[in-house]
Amino acid sequence: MPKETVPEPLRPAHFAGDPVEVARRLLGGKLVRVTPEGERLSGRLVELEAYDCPRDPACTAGRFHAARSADMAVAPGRWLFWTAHGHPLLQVSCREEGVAASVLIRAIEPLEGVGRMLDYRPVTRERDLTNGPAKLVYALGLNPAQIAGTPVDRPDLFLLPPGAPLPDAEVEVTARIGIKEGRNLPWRFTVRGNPWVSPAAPSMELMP
DNA sequence: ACAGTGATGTGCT
DNA sequence: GCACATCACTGTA
Repeated sequence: MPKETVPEPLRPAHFAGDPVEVARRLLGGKLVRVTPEGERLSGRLVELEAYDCPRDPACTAGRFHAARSADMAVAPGRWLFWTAHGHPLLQVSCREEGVAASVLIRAIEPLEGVGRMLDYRPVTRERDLTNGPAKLVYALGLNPAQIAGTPVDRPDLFLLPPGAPLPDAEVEVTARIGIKEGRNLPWRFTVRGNPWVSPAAPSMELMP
């Protein structure tokens, strides 16, 4: 019997390229968080978006958010938190140092430690636990101040690639959510038909 | 100093 | 489906 291969946590170098391609490859993978008590919380990556500031009208960091742009322009493969409406959104920096680009984790399907997640973020309907970019940050109990800027292969917070690349048929490619500019860019990747993707999807279709 | 905007979440009708 | 809380940041003064 061949030993079952346990996927290795993704290293920072994995994120050195185009965030659109990185997001596509990452879909179907896993986000894992280990609490200080040693409990493992995890979820399947079912909704990701790419932000590529130099050529991206939706990326405000590239246009005027100088400070935030600098935050995002760190070396590849670092955890980042974009702030929107007062909420922290989890991202991974992409491309080389000096260029602001990232992958945004918008939703996960809870796998391990659901009870603990409900402690961190009580909800009436379990469906609402992690189906939004800030929701999953709260549900995993992440502390942005402690994590921002650190490499993605932390012992207590890391990413696993999908066992096998997700076939195109299972991937839905649409416009990104919650933006006005750049609606024509197909940079949002979701697992087709997965019930855990964010409900706040005004248009599932590309707007010209 | 102040009004407006946005990569959101929550609660209520 | 709709209003509102919320806050970093921008444009204007």
